[in-house]
Amino acid sequence: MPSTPRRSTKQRSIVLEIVARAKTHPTAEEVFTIARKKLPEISLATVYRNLHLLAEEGKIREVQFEGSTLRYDGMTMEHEHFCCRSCGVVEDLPVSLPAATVASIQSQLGAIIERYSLDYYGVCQRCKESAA
Amino acid sequence: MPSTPRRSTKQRSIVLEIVARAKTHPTAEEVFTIARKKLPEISLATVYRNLHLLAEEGKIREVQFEGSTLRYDGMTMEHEHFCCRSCGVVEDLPVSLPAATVASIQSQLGAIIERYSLDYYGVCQRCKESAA
DNA sequence: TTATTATTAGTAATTATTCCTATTAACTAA
DNA sequence: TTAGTTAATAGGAATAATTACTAATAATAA
Repeated sequence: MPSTPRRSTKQRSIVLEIVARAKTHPTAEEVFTIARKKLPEISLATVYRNLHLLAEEGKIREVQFEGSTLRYDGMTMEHEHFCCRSCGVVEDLPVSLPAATVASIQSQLGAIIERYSLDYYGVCQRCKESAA
Repeated sequence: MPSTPRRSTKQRSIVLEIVARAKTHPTAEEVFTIARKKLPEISLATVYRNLHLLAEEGKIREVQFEGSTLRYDGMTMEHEHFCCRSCGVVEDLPVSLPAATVASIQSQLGAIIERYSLDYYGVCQRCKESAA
């Protein structure tokens, strides 16, 4: 089955660029606000559509933290996250589970594990210190 | 700071019972539907309110899988999840990360890690076999 | 009992996201 | 280039999930 041909549009490349450059993990609404500065006529629906498409293509990642709406992450390599419940900051952790851990669960279940999401929650260093 | 006194109501105990007994990880809407069978006048807002309260008290857990709405889990001990992208089933995995893994990330960050959420995604045994 | 007020039912309002449609613009082949 | 095809867009309507509001109810304390 041939995949639908995909056109390259200003809107799509701006959405990708915003997420790729973002140090935070922006929501669709935040991407939209930034995008409007570069392309004032871009519509919210277009931002949503392109975020989904780009995620499907693996060029960005969707991340869902507890108590939050869907966010987007420009870091595509495997990694984990830490979320501070006090200030809300999200930090990328450039680590991943040992392959053996994943393989062990996979064989226990008899399933195929394609990916996983690991998020740590707590209080970041900055908030910890300012509370002391 | 004294916590608000909490009354015990039929509604609250039914919501807790439903989540605790559920083998699936029901959404608020699903809990509501089941609750109506036992208490036909219970309202959806009451279900939502009590799910939050019970989660806050640690009697149930909120879980959020990708592409899904918020769900509730009656298993309160530490555990992980596997979600099948084909049939949607969610399996509880009675395992947890080694304390050393968590401690290492905690010290790398200088943060306090209070909890984490680890969800595996893939294809369950049943779906894998029926596809073969 | 009676008084107090946490909790509720029912519904309105809000938030996040998706759907719809006429129009625009990216690509293709002549 | 230019014309034809159709993917993609803007803008707004519609939907889904959740929260807010309020008068009435019922759990607890005195």
